[in-house]
Amino acid sequence: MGKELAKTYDPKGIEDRLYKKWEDNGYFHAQIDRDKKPFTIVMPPPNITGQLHMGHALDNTLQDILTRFKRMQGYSALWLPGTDHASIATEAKIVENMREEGISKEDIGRDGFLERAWKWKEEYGGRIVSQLKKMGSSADWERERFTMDEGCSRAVKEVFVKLYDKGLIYRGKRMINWCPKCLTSISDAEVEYEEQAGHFWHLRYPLSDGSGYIQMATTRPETMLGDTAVAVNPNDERYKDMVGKTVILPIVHREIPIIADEYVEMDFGTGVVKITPAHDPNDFEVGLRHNLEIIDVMTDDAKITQDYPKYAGMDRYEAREAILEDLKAEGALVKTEEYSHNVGTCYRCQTTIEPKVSKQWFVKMKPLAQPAIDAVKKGDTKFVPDHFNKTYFHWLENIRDWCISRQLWWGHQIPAFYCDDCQEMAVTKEKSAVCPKCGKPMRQDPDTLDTWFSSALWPFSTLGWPDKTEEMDYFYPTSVLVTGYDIIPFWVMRMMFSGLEQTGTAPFHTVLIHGLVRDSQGRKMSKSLGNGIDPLEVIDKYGADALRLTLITGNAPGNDMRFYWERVEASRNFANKVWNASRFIMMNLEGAELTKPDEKRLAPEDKWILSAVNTLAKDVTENMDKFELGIAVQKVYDFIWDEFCDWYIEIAKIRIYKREEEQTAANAALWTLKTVLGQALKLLHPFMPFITEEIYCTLNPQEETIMLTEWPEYRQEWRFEAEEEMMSGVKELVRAIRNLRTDMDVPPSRKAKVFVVSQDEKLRAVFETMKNSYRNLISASEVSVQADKDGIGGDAVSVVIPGAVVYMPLEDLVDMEKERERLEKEKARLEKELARSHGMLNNEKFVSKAPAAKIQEEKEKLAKYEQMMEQVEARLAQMGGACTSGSTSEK
RNA sequence: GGGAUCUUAGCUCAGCUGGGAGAGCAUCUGCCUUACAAGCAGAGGGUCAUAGGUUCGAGCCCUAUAGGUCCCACCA
Repeated sequence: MGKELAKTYDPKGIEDRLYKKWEDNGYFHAQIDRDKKPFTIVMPPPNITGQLHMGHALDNTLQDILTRFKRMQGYSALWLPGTDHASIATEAKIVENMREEGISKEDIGRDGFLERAWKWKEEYGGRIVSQLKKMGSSADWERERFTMDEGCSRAVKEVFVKLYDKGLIYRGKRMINWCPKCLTSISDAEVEYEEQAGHFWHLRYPLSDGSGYIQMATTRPETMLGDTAVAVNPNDERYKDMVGKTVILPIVHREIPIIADEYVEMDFGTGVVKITPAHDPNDFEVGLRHNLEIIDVMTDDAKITQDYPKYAGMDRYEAREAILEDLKAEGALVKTEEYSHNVGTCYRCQTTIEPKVSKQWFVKMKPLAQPAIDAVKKGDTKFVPDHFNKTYFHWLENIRDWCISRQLWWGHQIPAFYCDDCQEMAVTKEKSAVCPKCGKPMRQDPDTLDTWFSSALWPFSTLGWPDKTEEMDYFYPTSVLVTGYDIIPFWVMRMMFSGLEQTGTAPFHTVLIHGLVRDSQGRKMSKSLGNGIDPLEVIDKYGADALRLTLITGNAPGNDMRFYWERVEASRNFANKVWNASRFIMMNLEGAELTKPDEKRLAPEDKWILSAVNTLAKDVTENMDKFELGIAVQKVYDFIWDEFCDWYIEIAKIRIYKREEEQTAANAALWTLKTVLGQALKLLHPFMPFITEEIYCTLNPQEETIMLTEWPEYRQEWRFEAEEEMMSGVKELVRAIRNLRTDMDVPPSRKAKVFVVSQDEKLRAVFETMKNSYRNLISASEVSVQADKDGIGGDAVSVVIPGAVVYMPLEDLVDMEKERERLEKEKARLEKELARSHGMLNNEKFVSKAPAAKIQEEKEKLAKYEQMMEQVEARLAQMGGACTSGSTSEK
């Protein structure tokens, strides 16, 4: 064995080197192989403007684990990566860069702008990818895609035209959410509501006929410039007579009607609402019903238009103050109240959204939503955990048409063309169009599509759709989609209906939902709070494996988690444990010529650990299949640390240290160590790919990589139930003696002879066979297994285990009073157990209704406790004699 | 207003189909035992939010209540 492992595990250097090896050797590349079953995950494409954050880290770790697991299981496992063009974010970034240079979008025009954008993409778009690689992501980078690459763009056009032809995409003047900073429309899903402190201004508008006033309240007085009505509830007795009259709008002095509409709540405020169809979605609806004029008083950047010279150019909040002043002057402002209400903001820049009536493109959602609902109801696609299907249903059942046009340049330009001459419109996949009516060249719609429009096609556009590719045929539909619950409405839902509509098949079998990674106080990590933890920093300090383990342990699907550095440390400690255990094994393997031992040569403990790792493989696989990755990795962790390191290695040392004298025995131990370690490493590999690779390849220099080895499966030949039982007896014995030593303050340095006394012949055989194995664990100079108490001095301390009593004579000790206390305590414990057991078995109903196996189990426990009780009592009686006779130790 | 989810050891969280409460960290006590002090061996610590119910049996199922978190809707 040429290479030696360092004393403590240091991920630095190892990780990058191994990643390069994997990538260079093409291990991540998934081939179409008809002899294998496909397993497909499409990576949620991170924004090209993005930096790796904990959300990505978690998301990608989950996907990598599943991919590596399935790859080892023999699937052709494709993890298809890519990036998203992120129209708003990227465009904002580039505009900002240009501003620093003193140029604007308009200065360089659309083509010039796009040129810059592509250049920016080439330069920085790969950053997030290299960061994902630091995590150990085994994605098939040879198939990496970009939402604006040629193929994806073709898919976008194809879908747009198809939906348009089916009447599922239309253009219309609707009320949309407008971001005055990004200067674009955004979809409903992209609006975030937040509670804001504001005011409630009570206004009164004078009736035209001079018969008085009508009073109402508003949170947005500046919109009054665009009021075209005042509304009351038709059933409101208070205002019945006023309906049909008109009022004079203050400041503007326009005459507007008082109308009746069900929308108005009688109980709220004065029961009167000013109606501004151009600046409020509800008012817009009212306006439609009553045929009201729509008066837009604001420019695209939310300033008052030139139509109101006094306020023209004022920002909406500035105008608010000015208008309030003027209302006050006219006596129209009655009072001002504090009021807090929900305000819609842009998810991108947090600017308050301005509802705006605008001509945009929409996707008609109702007909598309239904199949998406059905697919989940039928079980074609399953959410894990399944309660998220409720979120999904709720969104789809209440869905409104999707506004897909954006007033941006970076993105997929809408494939619609207009004839400026005859107003004809054409929707086509072609690059340009001539007017079908008058033959003149047409002008393409300047708007681009919502980024999510292309993301919605990701599961199939990345596989070559709309062409009938082999990839589509083999890898689609995909197996699992992994994403956070916050993305369900943006993405999951849209991929579902797009996949169903375009391919006729739901795009994935399972949607695995995870939660958010929060800070140690449970807050969302965010730039503004500055509480974000950079995964790259964690990797730098503790390694990618430690980070991955931290993100997976103790987390159930769909649940949020908190990030603690202490947890990363614990993960790092585990990595170190694995490292050192392996180091120990390899040190001892050095120069040893291992041969596979005959089963007869295996010690009981060898069989036990083989059986344990065998069971582990089964448990881990089962939990992986259920997406319980947290449980799966916990089992591997416990096995390696508790069973393998703390028990098996310790026991195996005895034979290893005597290798010179007993080569066959040592060989069995070493072979088992190596074999079990190999199995454990494989089971751990999906979770901690780097350290497992490094060790595995050092352990097996003839093997190229662990990642393409076979996933451990349960095998009958490693099922050793008898040895498992033997070991559980030995463990009880060892623990009992250790406890005894601690209780009696006997230091491990002090060796003593230990007598195991049992009337049970079988049990004696077990303790006899294994006595050399456990002798060291109890610091015994010698172990004598016998049927009676021959040769044990009167002043031995003792402990009762199921089926046996263990004595440890300590000549100069002994505080017999302390020994009595211990035994009394043990007696009390057993009494409680017996009471419980009797209680259950004496319960008529339990005996008659509980399953037979359960009853049997309880009976066996009772027998065990009764037997132990007998021993304790006997021992106490005997001690009583010893004590009164004063035969304790003499100095 | 509607919905989802949570409430388990000092802290952070597991606990899968109901059958004697677990982990990590923290605390305490021993140990530098030739892989590991990033370690080893032990210990303490929980009326599983509350109140009912179903059941032979409930942390787990049902109902109600309280508190927290999140999503949606939004009365201007």
